Amino acid sequence: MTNGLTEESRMGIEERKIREKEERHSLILEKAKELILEQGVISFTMQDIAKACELSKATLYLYFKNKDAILMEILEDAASTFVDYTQSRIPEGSTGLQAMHALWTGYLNLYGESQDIIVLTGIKNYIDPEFPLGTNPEGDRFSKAMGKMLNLIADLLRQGMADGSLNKIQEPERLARTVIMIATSIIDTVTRIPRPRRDPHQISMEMRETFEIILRGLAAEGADPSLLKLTAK
Amino acid sequence: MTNGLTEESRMGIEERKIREKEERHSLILEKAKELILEQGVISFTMQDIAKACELSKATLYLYFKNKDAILMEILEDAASTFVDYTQSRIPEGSTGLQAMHALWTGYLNLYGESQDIIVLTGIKNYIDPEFPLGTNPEGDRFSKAMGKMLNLIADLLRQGMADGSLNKIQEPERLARTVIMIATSIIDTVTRIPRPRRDPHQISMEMRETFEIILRGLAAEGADPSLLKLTAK
Amino acid sequence: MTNGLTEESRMGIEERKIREKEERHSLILEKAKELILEQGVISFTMQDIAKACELSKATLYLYFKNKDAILMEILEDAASTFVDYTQSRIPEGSTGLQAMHALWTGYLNLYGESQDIIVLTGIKNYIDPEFPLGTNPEGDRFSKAMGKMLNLIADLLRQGMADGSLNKIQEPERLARTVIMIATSIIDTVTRIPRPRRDPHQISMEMRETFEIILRGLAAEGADPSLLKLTAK
Amino acid sequence: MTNGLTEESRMGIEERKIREKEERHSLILEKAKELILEQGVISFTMQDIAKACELSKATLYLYFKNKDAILMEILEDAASTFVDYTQSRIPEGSTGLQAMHALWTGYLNLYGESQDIIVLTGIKNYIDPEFPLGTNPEGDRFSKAMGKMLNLIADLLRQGMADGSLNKIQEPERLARTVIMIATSIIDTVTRIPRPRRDPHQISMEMRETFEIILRGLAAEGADPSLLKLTAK
DNA sequence: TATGAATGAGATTTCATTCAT
DNA sequence: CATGAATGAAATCTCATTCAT
Repeated sequence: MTNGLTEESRMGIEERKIREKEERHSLILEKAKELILEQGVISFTMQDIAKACELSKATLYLYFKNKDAILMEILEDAASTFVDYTQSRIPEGSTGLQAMHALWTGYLNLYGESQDIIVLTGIKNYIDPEFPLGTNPEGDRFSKAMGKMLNLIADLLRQGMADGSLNKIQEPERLARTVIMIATSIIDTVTRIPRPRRDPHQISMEMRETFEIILRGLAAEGADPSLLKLTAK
Repeated sequence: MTNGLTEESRMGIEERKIREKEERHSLILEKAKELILEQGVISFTMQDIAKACELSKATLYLYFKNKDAILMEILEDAASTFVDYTQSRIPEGSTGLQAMHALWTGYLNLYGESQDIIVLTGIKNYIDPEFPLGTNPEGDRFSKAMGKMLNLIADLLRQGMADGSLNKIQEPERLARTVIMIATSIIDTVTRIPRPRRDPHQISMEMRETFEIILRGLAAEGADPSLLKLTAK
Repeated sequence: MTNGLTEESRMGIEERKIREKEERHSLILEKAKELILEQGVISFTMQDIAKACELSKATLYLYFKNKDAILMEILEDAASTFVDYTQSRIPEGSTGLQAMHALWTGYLNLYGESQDIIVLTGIKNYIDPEFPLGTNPEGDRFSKAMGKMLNLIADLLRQGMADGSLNKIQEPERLARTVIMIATSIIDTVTRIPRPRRDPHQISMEMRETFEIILRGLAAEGADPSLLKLTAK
Repeated sequence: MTNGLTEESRMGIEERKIREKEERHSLILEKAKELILEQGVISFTMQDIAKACELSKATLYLYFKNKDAILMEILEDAASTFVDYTQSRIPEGSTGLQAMHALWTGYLNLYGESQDIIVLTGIKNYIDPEFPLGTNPEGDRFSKAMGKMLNLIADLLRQGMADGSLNKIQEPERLARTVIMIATSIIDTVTRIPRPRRDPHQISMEMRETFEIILRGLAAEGADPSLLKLTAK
């Protein structure tokens, strides 16, 4: 007890330290996300983020190995959010097409609630530009993050092909990659428009349209037309 | 005849000079394309290209006003090639869907012949990251290059909606933007894979799949199934 | 006291850091001035100054936004020094001519003490080549520095015209510009002589002569002859 | 007679060649002057002048050793023109002050006729920045050109000191340097204002004012007041 | 003679990252 | 734990001058 503190108060301090550490960690991620949303991933610098957090650049390196590590974690978060959000909104016993419909509806709603989701793609392209075609040799964590998304979609496709609501044009795994690629294309473009010029309404429409094309492109003949239309919330 | 050369040989020299100049010009574009294909647009520098051409950096500036001018010209070339190639392959009296089918077939063939076409999108994103959603204020030449593509597709869509072969889901102009965006998404991803790890066969398949989804997404009900399938040359 | 330092010693560190920062700042300005004095403003580069300070080029940008900011600060310092020095040496209740006499005497003394003053003009010409004839549209800070000088002289002239000690040949404001222009001409020339060949004695004489011509050129008829002669300290 | 031309026609050709060579030479100087007047001496490049002459940069090097040689020759011309013009306008049997008055009147008129004269100083400062204080070791030709000017003024001063019309404040040679320095200061400033923003009327006034200050600064007591006033043509 | 082409040498500026305190 | 300070490496672009033809 060199410092004259009781066991208990040391625990308290310990805890506070851990909590503060986590808070800083979150703060950095939060501000980074904001910045990326504002200026795009390319022109986002360590300097910017340090200033936004009121920390020094060097401090950032205490919490994250390097710039990529920050991006990676944002990506993981966003992907998780998306997957969780979506999965929870797919009704029990859905057909593949119904699930697919729910997926895109979820996406649109998520975007409506917070545009955070869109940083996802910008970052993905920055970190692992080859996804989903190539495989990033050192991208373990990356694959893990995006892998959940890939699996989710592949599962829906597999289900749909099994229950006849989706076209059997391809192996589900391969098709899932294509679908992700298409879906992210719009977001990719959106991410590159500086926030001030971004028009949420136009973007919503553009997204809906893109997703509808995907739906119709995947659905089997004679699908329920209402499942080929998307409407936000 | 002050220099002791015959008229004819002077002509020859003149011609050779012009030819050499054009060759250098092409050389630069060629090497630039290669570099972009190899390493992607972002990490492509004037230094790199100078070394690749065995020229000094300063010399590049004799042939092109600045870095953007090089990219712009590659973009223009690629876009023109694509539009010309495609347009010439659309049979007289096609329905919109048939034309659309020809369009994507053309794309696939073009890619089969030379992968150059794929640098197009990477560059597009670099030069005007907001296209086709936003509008580049100073992008005259850019708009000219991509505008041809936009018009081509909008025309096909308009035609298809008129003749009943395509779904009337949107105004043709807006839809054309969405279509370009989706179509370029695959190429965008491809551009980012370093050449050594690029698998042309896989890419071909991925492209075909994407384009088929678009076709099915746009086609009216009851379309000729053979028009919803793509096969490379 | 997490780091085992006493309050006092931490204060010391803090202070030292601030002091060191200021020292670097001054070092850069100092070396920049030396370089300008040695080689003139035109052929003075960030590279040179970095080497002289034994710092990297990048470090310079920590202390100054850009090259112009360095020059601007040197200019401001020199102008302020001059104005302050001079103003404090104008006796209470002087006539305009007496004040004018004090002004030039001040200038000569200042030059005797340190030749720094002479960089002033070289820089002025570099930053706002049109001063004092034109008006630099974006030269806010610049105008501030030189504006004090302009005002000082205009005031003296106005006073002298009012009390009859100076000739009423022009509006004071316009005349002040002319006077500054003439006065700086000598310094301008001096700045361009490489230090090794500069002869301070000759320069002093040349300056005195120039200023005497100005004095006689401005003084009203029948002025006290002793006020038309200048002698360095 | 290898080329089958008569002696006479060869002479003609020879002459024409010499004439053409001289014409090119003049053309270059002429265009260079124009450019300097337009953009100032600092931002005037070999490229600019080549384009203006419709010649290649390399050709310029056939007529002039390097950039400085061009400037040098322009300077010589301008100085000669000034000296000749002025000298011819000094009436026989003038006092030093009268001659001095004629000198500045000449200057003003010359400026009125053609603003060419003002390039003189800009160039002087560029080529031999130390003139008239130092002495450019390699500036033989330069000194020759400006030397005529220096002598002219020194002669006037000597004369004036002898006939009592000018103040004996200094040795004429030294004073001549000072006078030139002052006189050129205004031109120096003028040269730096880009032509479009140059106001000839304001400049004329500024010049007159400067020259009047010099006149009054040099004139002996009790001089004829009309000789202390300048009026353009 | 004339020139198109080439270039070396530099200039300014930015940014991710490291390190001593 | 936090940070101020420093920096290497790069990127884009300019210009006087040379050289082969």
